[in-house]
Amino acid sequence: MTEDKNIDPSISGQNETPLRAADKILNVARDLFYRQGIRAIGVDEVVRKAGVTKPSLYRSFPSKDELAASYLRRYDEEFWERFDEAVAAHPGDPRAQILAFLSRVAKRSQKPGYRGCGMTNAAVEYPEPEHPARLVSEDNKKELRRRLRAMAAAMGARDADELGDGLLLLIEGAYISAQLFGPGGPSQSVAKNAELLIGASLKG
Amino acid sequence: MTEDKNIDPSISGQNETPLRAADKILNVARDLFYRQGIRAIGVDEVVRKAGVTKPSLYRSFPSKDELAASYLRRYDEEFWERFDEAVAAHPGDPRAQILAFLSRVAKRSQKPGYRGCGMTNAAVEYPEPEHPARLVSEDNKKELRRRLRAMAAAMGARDADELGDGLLLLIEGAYISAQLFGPGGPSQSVAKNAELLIGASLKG
DNA sequence: ACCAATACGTACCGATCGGTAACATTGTCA
DNA sequence: TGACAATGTTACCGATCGGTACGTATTGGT
Repeated sequence: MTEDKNIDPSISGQNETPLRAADKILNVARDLFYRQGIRAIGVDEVVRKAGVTKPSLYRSFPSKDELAASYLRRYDEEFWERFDEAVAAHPGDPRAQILAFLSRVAKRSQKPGYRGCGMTNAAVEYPEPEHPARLVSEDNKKELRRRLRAMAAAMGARDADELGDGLLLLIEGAYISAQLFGPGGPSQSVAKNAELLIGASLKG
Repeated sequence: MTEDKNIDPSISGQNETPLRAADKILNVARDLFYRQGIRAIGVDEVVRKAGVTKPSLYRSFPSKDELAASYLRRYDEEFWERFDEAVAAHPGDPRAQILAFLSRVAKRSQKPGYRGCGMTNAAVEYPEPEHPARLVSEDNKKELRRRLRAMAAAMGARDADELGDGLLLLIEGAYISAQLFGPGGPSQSVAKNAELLIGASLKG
């Protein structure tokens, strides 16, 4: 594989103030871990692509596992930005909020190279209950479940917990099937299916 | 971790004819790969737990990647056994067939130590398009999608492909959220949600 | 009883894994 | 100018990775 050290300024910071080593490392780790998986990427590859040296990595991160956890904490922030963006687009209308979020997931899932949710993937890679990366993932998913159930309640679902969980199943299914099938896969219809499920779950 | 070499006769074959090395290896690989992930398990651990030696492994399997593919081919067989069992339980009633399959998935997903679908997990671990393990997984999922769409059509869905894909999303979501949340997670309601989705997707 | 084929074990390979020790260099601010 | 923090340089560590060369048991057939 050809290895240009880097071109992307979000990695090198060649515009304005140069990025600190820790930031370059985290930018590269985010990219590589997401696209190829955490276990598949060694620390040597991270530091090489970041244009830094291994001691720099271990000055900023106590271990590779903690670097993975840091990557996921950042992923978590970006996730909630996307989620809250969809929420803010439809104030007071949880049904429209969910559907907006899902249609954006569906859209992104059709792009080649889409690898689903970085946190879901990390949980698959690390089944050990105490792994730092897994703990970040589990927290994110618990919060997502909580919010989906609350939104289902606000919609007036007969069984809010059941609908919230159903929506979570559809979302996780979309993440996974996107990387299983690539563009044209089942995740493109996640919003339409959610719409049907919501319609069938409301009172009266 | 304590490492008794093995007790399970399905691994050692201490009943009747002793198992061949290749069978012991595949039994152990199936267990370890499923529970801890393929990348997490080295060939040394496989042969040690199988009570054989490394050359025995490489006489029967050309590489670790091919051993992983063999594990998944066996998983594939067992998967269709379970699927066809649910189908056979409700002849001519695709709706009941799906629901039977899903309620069994839901039930298994509540057991501690459940790790979802071995093939879904393998696809997450190996994003490279040509990896032998991934190819087995993709074939399985394509066939599953085909069958779900056909069953949706047989149910009389307005849009059979859409319903079939929706069911696939729910199934994959159940597999993943089972290992994210453990017992008590959203996958316990996969059958009920599928029931609602089917009801909302039928004609007239 | 013998032999060939099959099945298996001992010992080892280079490469890579995550991680570190010791020291040199740079840029910044006072 | 001097002190300090951040980073780079080089070389290394033991452990584990996937994989193999080569010799030894064991087995079934005649």
